[in-house]
Amino acid sequence: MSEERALNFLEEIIEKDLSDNTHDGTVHTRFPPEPNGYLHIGHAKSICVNFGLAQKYKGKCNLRFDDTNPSTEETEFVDSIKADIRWLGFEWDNELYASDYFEQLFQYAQQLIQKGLAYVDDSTAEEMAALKGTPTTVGSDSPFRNRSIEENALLFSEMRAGKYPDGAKVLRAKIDMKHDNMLMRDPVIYRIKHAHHHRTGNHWCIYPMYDFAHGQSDSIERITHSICTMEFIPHRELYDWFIEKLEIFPSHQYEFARGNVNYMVTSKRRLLQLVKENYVEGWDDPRMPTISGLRRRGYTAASLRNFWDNVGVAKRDNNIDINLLEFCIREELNKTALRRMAVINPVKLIITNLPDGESISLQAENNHEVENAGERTISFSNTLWIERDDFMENPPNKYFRLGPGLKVRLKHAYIIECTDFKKDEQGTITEIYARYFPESKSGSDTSGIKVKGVIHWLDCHSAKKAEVRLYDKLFTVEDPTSEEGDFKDFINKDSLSIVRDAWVEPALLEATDEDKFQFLRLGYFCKDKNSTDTHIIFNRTVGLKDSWAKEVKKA
RNA sequence: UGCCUGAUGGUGUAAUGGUAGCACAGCAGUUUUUGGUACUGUUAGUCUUGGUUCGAAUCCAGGUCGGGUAACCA
Repeated sequence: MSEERALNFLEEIIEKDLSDNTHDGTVHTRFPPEPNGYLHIGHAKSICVNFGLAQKYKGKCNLRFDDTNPSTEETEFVDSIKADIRWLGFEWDNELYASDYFEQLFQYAQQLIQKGLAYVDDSTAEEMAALKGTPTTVGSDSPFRNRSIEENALLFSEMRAGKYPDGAKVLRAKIDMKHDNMLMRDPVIYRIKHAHHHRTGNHWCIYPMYDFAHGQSDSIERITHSICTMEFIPHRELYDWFIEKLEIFPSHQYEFARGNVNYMVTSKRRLLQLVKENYVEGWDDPRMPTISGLRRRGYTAASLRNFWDNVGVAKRDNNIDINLLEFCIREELNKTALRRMAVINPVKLIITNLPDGESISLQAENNHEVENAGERTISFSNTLWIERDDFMENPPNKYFRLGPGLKVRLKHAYIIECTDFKKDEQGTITEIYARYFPESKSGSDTSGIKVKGVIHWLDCHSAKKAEVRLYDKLFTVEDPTSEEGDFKDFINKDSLSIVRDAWVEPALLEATDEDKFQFLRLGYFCKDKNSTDTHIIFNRTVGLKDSWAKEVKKA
């Protein structure tokens, strides 16, 4: 059973470094979000990788906010990011901010200037773009490229002092305008932004660019393995260049493929659109791929961790089947969720051989998968709710539920036999009649009657009203962003269906926000945060596998 | 068009020159007081063309296809 799991390529790198004693046998990673949005399932992968690696190799993992752009970043996001990471089950060793290093970074820039490796450029963004060249044509030098060290030093300090307006000047690294790697063509490393920063306030009016902040921050924190996604590969050359020229701790960047899940979009821009244009009801809408959305939907932290563990870490593009995610949550909830009964599309069932007013108490297991999950008492009477789907006037051959003359077991209760039913003018079934077999009581059945079907039910006298929200995929196609046209054209109109008049067991009124339930035969559910004392709402996390539905579909 | 990357069943991921395996999905069956769960069986894969080698998914060369890359974003 102790099957050895193969190492992924990052683990191989780390184990080699460990055995070579590259960093005195230490591992130090970091998770570096920009606080300008909510975390989503893709970030969860990065979190699992970075914190997970630190955990596995008894190292450390920092949480570092990459807050070098004051115009987009907010404290609100800092808080939500921290909450999401903790909820996922990880704790950082240090909570840090790139903005903590602004003074140090400024000095690094001065050092570059002194070494003749950086210069102040007065060109406009357009002029700079024009001189940058294209991937196939080399760039050419800016007219400001050969300013003296003294002039550059003075200008840069004046930039800091606030002498110039936004956009008037930038500081650039002096590398090579003919470099194959566009990022090495004298990248901008500081820009002027007279903007309020969420942490440093108005102390600064110049801010470092990502490339001039990230690697150095890693270095300052002595990050041994700076792990990011594949699109940063071209940045590595610059990352290494700064570290080499500044002669600072040699952190190394390693890249893995970010995880894409089909039927989901995770770009910040698109997620923002969904929220802003009210396609969903907020960042934590249960249909959103955000951590907060998944949490509200009923996904557990463990299921998300298992999901990414299952997927693995590699470098090739991927498109993970959402079925795997659903498998992971079902697998967990099957073992942990309390079983309850609910009827979401009710029709009345009358037991004809039980007198009015008689109530029978029955015991029902909370979860037969678990040894000590206990039991609860439920009531049974002559007026019940059952699921409309569980009755057919003209059932096909392999239909194991109720129909005229058919027998079925009511879960935890008795076997019944359908004797009659009533329809209204529209042909809708209004009532179903059945007799029950008293000697077929669940757990002490002496009737000798064998039935193939078991259905769930609720006693009309004790059932409570509840709202139930059923979710489906947010999109109708696997990858809405690769389709012709706008991704919003592929939004699933039926991604949410609200059932306002569902019935649930009275025990469910005591549900807490953390409780997970399996509504028998319907799926896994959790209480929504918008529930009130008088109006309880349940979200369906995921349905049960339904081989009957498949059968029906085939026919 | 340059540079950087990558390519193993439908999907994800192993095999690190020596039997192509695991998980999800699919299909078939057994069990079952959830048409759930569990269990069993099963379909299906090395991008291509050469080369090296006793032996290649793995090494080499060419090609094909995918992704990234030209923000004072990260």
